[in-house]
Amino acid sequence: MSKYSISDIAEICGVSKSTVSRVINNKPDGVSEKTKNRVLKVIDELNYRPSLLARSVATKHSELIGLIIPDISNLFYPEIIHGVSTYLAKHGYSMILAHSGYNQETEKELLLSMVDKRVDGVIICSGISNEEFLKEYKKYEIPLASIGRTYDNYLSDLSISGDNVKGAKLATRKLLSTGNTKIALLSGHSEVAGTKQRIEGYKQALNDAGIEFDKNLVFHGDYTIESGTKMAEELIKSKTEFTAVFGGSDLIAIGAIKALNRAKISIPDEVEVMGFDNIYLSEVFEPPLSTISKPHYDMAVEISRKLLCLIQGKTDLIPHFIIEPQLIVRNTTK
Amino acid sequence: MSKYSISDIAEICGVSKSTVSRVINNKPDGVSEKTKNRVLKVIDELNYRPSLLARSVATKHSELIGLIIPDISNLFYPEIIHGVSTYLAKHGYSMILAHSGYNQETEKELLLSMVDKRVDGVIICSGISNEEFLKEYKKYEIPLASIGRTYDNYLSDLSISGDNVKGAKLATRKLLSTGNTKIALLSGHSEVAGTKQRIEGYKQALNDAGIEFDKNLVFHGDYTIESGTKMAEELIKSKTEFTAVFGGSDLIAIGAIKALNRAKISIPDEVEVMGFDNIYLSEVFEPPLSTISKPHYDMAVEISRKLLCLIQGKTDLIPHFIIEPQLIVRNTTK
DNA sequence: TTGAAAGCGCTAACAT
DNA sequence: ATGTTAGCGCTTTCAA
Repeated sequence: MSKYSISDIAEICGVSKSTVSRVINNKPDGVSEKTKNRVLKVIDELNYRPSLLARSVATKHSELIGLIIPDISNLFYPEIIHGVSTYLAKHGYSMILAHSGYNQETEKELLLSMVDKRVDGVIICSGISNEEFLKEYKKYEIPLASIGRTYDNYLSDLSISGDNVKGAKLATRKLLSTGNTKIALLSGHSEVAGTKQRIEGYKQALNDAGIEFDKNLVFHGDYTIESGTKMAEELIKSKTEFTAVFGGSDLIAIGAIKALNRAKISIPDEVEVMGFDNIYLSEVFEPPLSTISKPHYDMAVEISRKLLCLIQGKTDLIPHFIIEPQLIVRNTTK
Repeated sequence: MSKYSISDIAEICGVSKSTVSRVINNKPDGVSEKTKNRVLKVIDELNYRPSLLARSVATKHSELIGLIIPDISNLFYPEIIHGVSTYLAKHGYSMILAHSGYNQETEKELLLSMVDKRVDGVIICSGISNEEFLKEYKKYEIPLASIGRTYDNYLSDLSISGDNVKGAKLATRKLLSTGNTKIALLSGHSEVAGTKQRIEGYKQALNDAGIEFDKNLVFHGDYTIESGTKMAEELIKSKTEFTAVFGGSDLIAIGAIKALNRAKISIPDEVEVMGFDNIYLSEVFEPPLSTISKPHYDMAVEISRKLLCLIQGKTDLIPHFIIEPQLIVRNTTK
């Protein structure tokens, strides 16, 4: 801990705490140049650093923002973290990062721990949230923003997300357009809202094309490479006919590619593969993955911007924003 | 903010603040069951949450740990974050995450901002630190741990890192063992200490094998895929003969693979490729990359554990720890 | 078992 | 331009 307090500095300089407070906060009404310099000099010599904790209890704001993510090993999230952290740092805020592990109970506790820490706002990436609890959470009056999921009843004050239904439709349609009728769907975490929406989009596209939905082509796992591989292996083993694979996320699609490679099934000639998310890895992977794009980094920056606006009292923001998904054709589709 | 303070709760319950404080802190000396239950009930009904900020200024510890990383888009760091965050959460601490962007000045400011926030300790991943400043930093008396770099003069209280020289030697020797004599080195961020050590290991291995060091085989960039691609392209364009590529990191090696692929150079038949770090991506990439392993996640957990021990007053720790590097042979070497 | 009082390090309203 | 005072929400020592 810093060895000196504002009182120490005041005493040593022979001024009052208020004066010291004024100089460390660069108050406009001001202090005479002379005393200011004297105080500054002592501060510098003693390496005094004002306690932001103490300041926060006095001012009732902490310049702290909580970010809650499910699991950083989903490469989707580092991009979010990067965006949030970069924007916040630029504006004098710090970020407390925590992992919910896709666990509703953990998420609840984290949300509460954020109020204990008196953060000025929280950003949550989830889709698994307990809506009941989110409703309760409002009484703590701490601005809540969410990425990746627009809560149906606007349980968060702010949100930004991709249109999952539309995105999945786009992906499926692309696959249909090159003649595929047997499109396997390798799906993620079924509790997550976005997952259901993607399944819905897939179904709609099939329906629009007059193709019957086939249960045997749908597999459920989670949003990891390993799970993608496992689901694809099951698919292959099941002997169900298929000519395309739509992964619920890029990670799943990449896992599937690994399984297809091992089974000597060539991509995209024998089987086309489509991802979802357009994470950085999808671009650098070999072969580069066709996918549906949502600009995560930009979404993270944008939601951070709005959150700070909200905290600073702006109320004329568009609170809920849905990003138009975009088809990215790379090498795993024809 | 929480609408109620400890005084409010005390007043409503008709007890003193001390009593409320005792129950929220579960003090052993205790409060009678009856009053305890009464207080608990009011707390619950009013959704009172004690302010950790206020508590921290009173107790002089914050249960906050700062983690400073250069750049999260180096996939090395999410693994570190995961390890640190997981361990800390399990032990009641929270993590403030910040990015230095490989910038010495930024790092300095972040370090100071951590003392302003009165964190109980900081973990820094860098190698670019200003040693002069690190020395000064000691006077703030906040425990400092570093990952990935053992500061020469023990400028941090705790450290854990891989042996870069030995690791690079191991990698180079493996490449030499299959008859390669023209081994290109694609190196990262030259300001980073680990970079120099890896170059040193490479040189030593060549020297041990009686092979002359060839400047034309060494390229300098940074620790990204893009940089790896660029360096490999330059290498290819330079017409310098080579039969193996040693990347200063997995990301660089992967970038190089992309360039080699494009140039229709087959791996590992025509050119062998070796990475460094063994990040998760190196395992899932196609082809899976041969590399040198350092167990990041475990290192992160271990340093977190030691840091909390140190904070809690244990002094009999082994402060500086070097992890033995391990050769991982996958598909990019013979 | 409980309370009173002082203190943690800061800000802010009001005086001067 | 500067100081006085009270207050932020908590803990902790001491006394009852």
